[in-house]
Amino acid sequence: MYKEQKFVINDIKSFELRDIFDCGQCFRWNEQEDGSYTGIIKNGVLNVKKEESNVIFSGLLNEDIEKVCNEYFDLNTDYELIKEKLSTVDDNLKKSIEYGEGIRILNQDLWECIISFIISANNNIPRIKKIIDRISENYGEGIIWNDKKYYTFPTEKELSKASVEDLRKLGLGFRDKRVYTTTKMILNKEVDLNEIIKLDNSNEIREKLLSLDGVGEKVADCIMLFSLKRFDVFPVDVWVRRVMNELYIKNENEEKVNKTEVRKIAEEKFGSLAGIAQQYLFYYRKNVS
DNA sequence: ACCCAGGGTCGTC
DNA sequence: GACGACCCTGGG
Repeated sequence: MYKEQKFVINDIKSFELRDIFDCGQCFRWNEQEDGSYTGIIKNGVLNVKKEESNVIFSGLLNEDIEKVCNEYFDLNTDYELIKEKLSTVDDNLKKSIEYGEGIRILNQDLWECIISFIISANNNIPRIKKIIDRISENYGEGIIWNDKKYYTFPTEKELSKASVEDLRKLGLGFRDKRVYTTTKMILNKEVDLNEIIKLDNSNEIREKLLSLDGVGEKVADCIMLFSLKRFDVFPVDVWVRRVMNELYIKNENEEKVNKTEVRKIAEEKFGSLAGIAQQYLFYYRKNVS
């Protein structure tokens, strides 16, 4: 089952812990006293530490750590090349990239990503993290590693044991029904996640995701970007709309800025890398300006 | 005490 | 296609 494992990469580029884990794409990674980050992923508990230009992965995992990390951290994608291409778009993006130069788009578990981003609706990141932790503590599986107890994110079967009222007690608010319904839809394969993963056509995937309760345009885009490697999709939330308006649209009334217009500009400027550009812009705008 | 906003979506008109 | 409602929490 779970095995204690370790994996080291020397001289890594485009890999900064804070940029990766605090840029808003994931909710289950926490910084430790020594500056490393520990997270719970589908395959177990993982700690990532950076020493100079070397990265040390260690953890208690149910699959080969090298395989897991290669996939989860998107290690086969050349981010140096991506940054080079995007930096030529304009100085705005170039500045954002310099700030978040160590960002990588994680390849997260589809099921967990769907539920996490349903919870993200009209919510803030600290609260989203707390809710997901409580869901895991109550319905996930406990794993002990280095004398600490961690909880995996529950499977659809495990989470289906929660009633709407149970979810409300965990602080989900009005999202309780959405999580409940979507869990049932996925469990009974009304929407089959294994089928979605195999699909080639992004529009077909989007259509299926949108049929889930609580999944609208923005959440569907996040799911496609953060767990299905669709780097061309451009999720537009309040922060992205804000930064895109400030940089390109310059409408006095930010709230009047049309999301369709934002997406169109993103597609024109950033093309097939729009999703990654979005992450640099989001991270920079939220933390700096 | 009160108001506002937060990685939006849904139902209704 | 626009509009308000929606749980909850932290910060002004």
